[in-house]
Amino acid sequence: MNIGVASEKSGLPAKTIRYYEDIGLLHPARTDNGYRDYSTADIHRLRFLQRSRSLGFSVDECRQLLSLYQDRERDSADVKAIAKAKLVEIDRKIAELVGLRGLLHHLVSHCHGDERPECPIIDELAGQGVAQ
Amino acid sequence: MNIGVASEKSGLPAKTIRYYEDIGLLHPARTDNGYRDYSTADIHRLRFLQRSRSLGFSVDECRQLLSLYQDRERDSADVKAIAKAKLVEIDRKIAELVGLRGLLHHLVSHCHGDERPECPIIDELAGQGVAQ
DNA sequence: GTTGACCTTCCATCTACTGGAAGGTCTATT
DNA sequence: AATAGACCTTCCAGTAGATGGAAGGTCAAC
Repeated sequence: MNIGVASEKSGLPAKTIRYYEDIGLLHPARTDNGYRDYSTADIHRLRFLQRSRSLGFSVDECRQLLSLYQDRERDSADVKAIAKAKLVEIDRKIAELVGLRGLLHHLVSHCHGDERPECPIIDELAGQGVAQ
Repeated sequence: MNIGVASEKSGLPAKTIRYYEDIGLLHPARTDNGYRDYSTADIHRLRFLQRSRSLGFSVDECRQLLSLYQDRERDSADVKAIAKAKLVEIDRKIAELVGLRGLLHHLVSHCHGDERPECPIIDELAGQGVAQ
């Protein structure tokens, strides 16, 4: 399978697939003309990467998950540990964004948004604000 | 004021302050020995940058906000527009993370997390899962 | 035989810094 | 006066995770 087909089947751009090969996440065969030749197993790996990346795992975490995926002797505990750590991280990010959202919303709702220069958003950013 | 003092007063690392100068966000004076010399106005700008960055604005948005901050003729509507766009972006990010969190939580809670290889997390990543 | 789609490598670019090397300057102490 | 240590300077490289583009090779169809 050429890279174009692999791209279509995995949902990853060809550029990204080459990049993943560069950083050692897969090693497709080559045909005589030098083109990359993807096996069905390669496609599985690519789809696995696409899914785990879109779930928010870093490329390095994907590397670990991929090796667990390919390890028939794996302990599910190892996978669970990575996923739980990611969950904690996501929770932290959500909390941070919700905090930001609250402050920003407060500022936006107190700004007239007209042609006058007075602006509580600028005041806050300048350290003259009321919020927080 | 030397960069060390500016760093302390603004809450930004010296490295970051030099970087902000590199990308044209401020232009401190220099003393005879070549050291950067920060005025009180520079410190205000740095604090403004520190606050707006920590509120989630990109450096480019900070550049816009900073020029509005320094523009006594500004329309508060311009500031509000930037802040509202950021609010929409933050809402989108939160929604995405909450979705991720739900799926990941579901997977984690269905994984035994023991020494057996069976793992619904891996199954999902491989496209064999039940979730979604 | 030539067009156009596809493939190759390599190099540059993006965001927002951060780390480190090599070297100049300032202040205090001996 | 010498020296130690803290501070400052510039410059270059690296981080994550791709993405864009140039220059050129290959393949299938007409």
